[in-house]
Amino acid sequence: MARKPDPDQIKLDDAARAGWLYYIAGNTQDEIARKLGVSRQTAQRLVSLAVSARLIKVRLDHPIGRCIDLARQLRDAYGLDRCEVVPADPASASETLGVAQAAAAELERHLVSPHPVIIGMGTGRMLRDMADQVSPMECPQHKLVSRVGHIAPDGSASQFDVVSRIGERVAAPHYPMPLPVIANTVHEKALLLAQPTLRNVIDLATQADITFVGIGTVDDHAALLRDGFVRPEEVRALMKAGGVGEITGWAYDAKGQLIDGLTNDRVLSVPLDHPARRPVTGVAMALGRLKAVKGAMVGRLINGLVTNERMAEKLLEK
Amino acid sequence: MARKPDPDQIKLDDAARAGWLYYIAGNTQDEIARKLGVSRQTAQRLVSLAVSARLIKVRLDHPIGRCIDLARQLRDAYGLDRCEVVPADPASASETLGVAQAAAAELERHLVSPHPVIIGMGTGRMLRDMADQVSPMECPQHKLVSRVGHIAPDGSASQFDVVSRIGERVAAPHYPMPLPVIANTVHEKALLLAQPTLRNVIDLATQADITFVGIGTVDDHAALLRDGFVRPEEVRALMKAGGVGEITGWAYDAKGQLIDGLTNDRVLSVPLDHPARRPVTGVAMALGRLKAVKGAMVGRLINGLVTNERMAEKLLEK
DNA sequence: TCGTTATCTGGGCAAATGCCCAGAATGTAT
DNA sequence: ATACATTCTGGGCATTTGCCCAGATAACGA
Repeated sequence: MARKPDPDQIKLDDAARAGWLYYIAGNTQDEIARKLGVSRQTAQRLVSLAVSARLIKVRLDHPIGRCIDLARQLRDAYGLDRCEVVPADPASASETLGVAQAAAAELERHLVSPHPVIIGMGTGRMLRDMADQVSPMECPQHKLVSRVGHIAPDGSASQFDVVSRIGERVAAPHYPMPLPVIANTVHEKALLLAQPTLRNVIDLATQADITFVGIGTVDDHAALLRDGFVRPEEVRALMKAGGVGEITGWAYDAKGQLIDGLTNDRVLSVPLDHPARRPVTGVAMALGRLKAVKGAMVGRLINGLVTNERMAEKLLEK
Repeated sequence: MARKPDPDQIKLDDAARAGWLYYIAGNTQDEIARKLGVSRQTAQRLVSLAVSARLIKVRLDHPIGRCIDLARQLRDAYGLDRCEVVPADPASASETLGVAQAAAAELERHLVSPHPVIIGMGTGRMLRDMADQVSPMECPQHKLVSRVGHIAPDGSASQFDVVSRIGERVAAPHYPMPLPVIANTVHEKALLLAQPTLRNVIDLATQADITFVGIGTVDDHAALLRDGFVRPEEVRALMKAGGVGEITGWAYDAKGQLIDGLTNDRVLSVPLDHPARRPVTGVAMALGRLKAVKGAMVGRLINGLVTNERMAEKLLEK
């Protein structure tokens, strides 16, 4: 029962204490330094550590009229079941700011339920940032399951194993998919999917009570391209076939119809339900994804959306 | 459907937006001023309004080792079912700082449940500050019921109508108790309690799934004295009879046994269950309440406690 | 034991913040 | 229309913060 005085733990403890004194008790960093018996510089580092280690959570607890309004309009215009719009920072270059937090809050609403829930997950930068915003908690009653592989083309585990990130944070059983996103050949796809251990993961994913997915583009900046899952000529072929977006690797056109053939023949992710009959929430805010998001909603590949004001306005134009 | 542009609402909207840009997007106040098209001073006022209007919620999401430890020790030492300890700011004069927030968070954990819950409430400054920390939400499924009256001796509604404060904030049905805390005579008590409409409130209170109460002292600084419910000589009589604390007006001694007679004959609050068989959480941090808190735990008038480090240490001494 | 590395201290400084003021602009009551 | 109150502006200033530095100190590995 004797506990090791883990130096990292102690430091985080101090950071938490400093953060508490700063943000809750309203102390100045000078006062904190005195109370904790350290220099002001150390105190300032502790406070900023508390923020960067996400010990301190700041959230906005007020419905901004314009955002509520845009969300309602989006729901009506696209027949969404769920929609949340957060403010936009016109100057920020971030592609996830605010939306990742809102999606995390939405996820937490499910996690706090005592009733067991199966939560499906896509991948990508947005969902990874969302994962980092989820509060640590204890929810062994839920299951987190990935719809998509997280193995990079070189065989390494990619940094986008969202399900494991969240699963470890909230102490929930999680089912990652140890595959690449797209197989090299149709034959390889058949081989990989024949693994018996995958059966359970795929079954769980199709039974998910709620699923969160990122929404990718099909263009020169496609995440699939950047991460090396497809070659530039494959992206061009997809674009020629009308592709405007992808969800967990599945490419679709402006009407939200899946592209026939091409890379879709080799995608290893759990097939998309179209139209989605269970709740599937898309999370996206970068303007470059406009057509991709629109297509996903029109084809009802998603029936929920978390985005920001700017994207919401664009989605409602004309 | 045309909405009035309520100026207050617009201002809060702007405050929320400014708060978002400041705390979430990390803008400086200069940038916010430019983006919102106002002066920097106005921006700074909006940001501080967002804080003071509690639009911005900051919470610490990290278990500080020492606090966890103290909570565990308190649970063991006093046989508590629930205990939470928050950090203390040695310099702060506030009598609710931190503990009110923690109690609000605890309350919110019950409020987010989709399953209907009956929540009992005491009164006092601590619970009022706790009420102000509760996030606005929609929970019509729950019921909030007061165990104690909120009518001041002069007949005015006191500022401590905690149940209505929370009930309006979270859109839940609430049942305040339109009585003083203590009647002037035994006869008046019988008359007041005969009101048929009180029956339902009292029944609900005794059925509460969870109850939050403040813990008052019986001394020269007693809240009951300050608020004019008892006279100084009555307090002295209670002290002579061994009184160390009071919960919803019921005075008890160091062993947690209710005082016989005296003001307890005229208290209008719902009688305390002793030992408490349903969850009753006491909320207190001021060191002057040490004996009162100890008595409440020893006599098991409460079986849960929210307090801070300093009080926790005192409670564990010898 | 002696370097090497990481961390803390204390000084210092530019930027950001909180808050004061007087005056302008706006809305309100007479 | 005039006086009054409220709010915003823009200037200004003391405090606080974020971050740089060089030197001191502690921790670690050879």
